[in-house]
Amino acid sequence: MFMKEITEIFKLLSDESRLRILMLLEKRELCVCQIMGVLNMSQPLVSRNLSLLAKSGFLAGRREGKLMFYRIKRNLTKKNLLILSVLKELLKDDRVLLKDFRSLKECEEFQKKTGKCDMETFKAFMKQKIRKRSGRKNDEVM
Amino acid sequence: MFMKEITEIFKLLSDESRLRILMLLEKRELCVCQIMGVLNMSQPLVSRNLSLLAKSGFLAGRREGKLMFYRIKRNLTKKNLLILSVLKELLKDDRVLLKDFRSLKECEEFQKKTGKCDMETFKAFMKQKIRKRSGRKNDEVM
DNA sequence: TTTTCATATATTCATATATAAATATGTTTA
DNA sequence: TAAACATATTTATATATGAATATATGAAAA
Repeated sequence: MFMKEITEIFKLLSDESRLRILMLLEKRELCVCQIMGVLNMSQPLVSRNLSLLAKSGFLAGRREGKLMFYRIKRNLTKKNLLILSVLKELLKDDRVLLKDFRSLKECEEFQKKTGKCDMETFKAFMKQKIRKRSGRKNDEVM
Repeated sequence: MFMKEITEIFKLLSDESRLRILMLLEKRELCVCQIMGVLNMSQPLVSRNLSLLAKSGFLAGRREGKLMFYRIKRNLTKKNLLILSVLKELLKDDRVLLKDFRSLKECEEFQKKTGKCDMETFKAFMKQKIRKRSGRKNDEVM
């Protein structure tokens, strides 16, 4: 059942939410609530897609207290490694991802300031981001 | 809409029928009825998937009388070229494909004998193949 | 030639199945 | 207990496929 594996990997990767999560974790290890915050997705959606990506061998998770951290698995299979490298190449200039990466940076700065990593922190981060954006929007209008 | 393209290509390729058709056409140009015969798929299924693969820029078709011949497009986009090469790498030892390639060879020989390329030819070819197989099966049983 | 017919392929339609995502609920840890 | 996360359920939508039908082409008949 070789081909089935491949079609299932493609099916897994044919979803924007999962691609964004995967590419975000290419940058660094993150906990669920950070991913939620940066990508602005619901918790069950993030959780479910993380578990699908993990089940297919792309991600590894570890618990640290109440937080679950996920990262790209270190010992990827040859197949998954190949696919992941192609994915990076295909998406290297993608606008959605560039925005996500910017959000991640902003989020890191925000975390440094607050020194925290929890859901409240990320909700606050999201609110601030939205405020900033509507601010910028107003600038453009003026 | 960059990422959307990628997810749509992955969705396209997350189907066994389409992968088999694509990999078969990697070998050589074929008409619809040849693909039907070699892969033992229904005509609407082959036709539909050919049109999807063509719409996504992987295939080109040309008419020759009543027959429609399809092949891998010559000037593939960089993306599609990359994806296709990875696909070949991922599937190079796949059993289903090896069987399909054997069928294609058998089919070519059969065509040389009959000198024809039409549905009847391929139905006859399929019947012969099935007869051969059940013959072999009997041998194993004995 | 025009008409009719057969063949090859494409498309439409119906149906069964699969999927994404929201909501609700469960589980784990401090 | 509350917080962080996981899972189950539900609902809406998408998809694969076969059967029926439509279209295109060439050949044969009129």
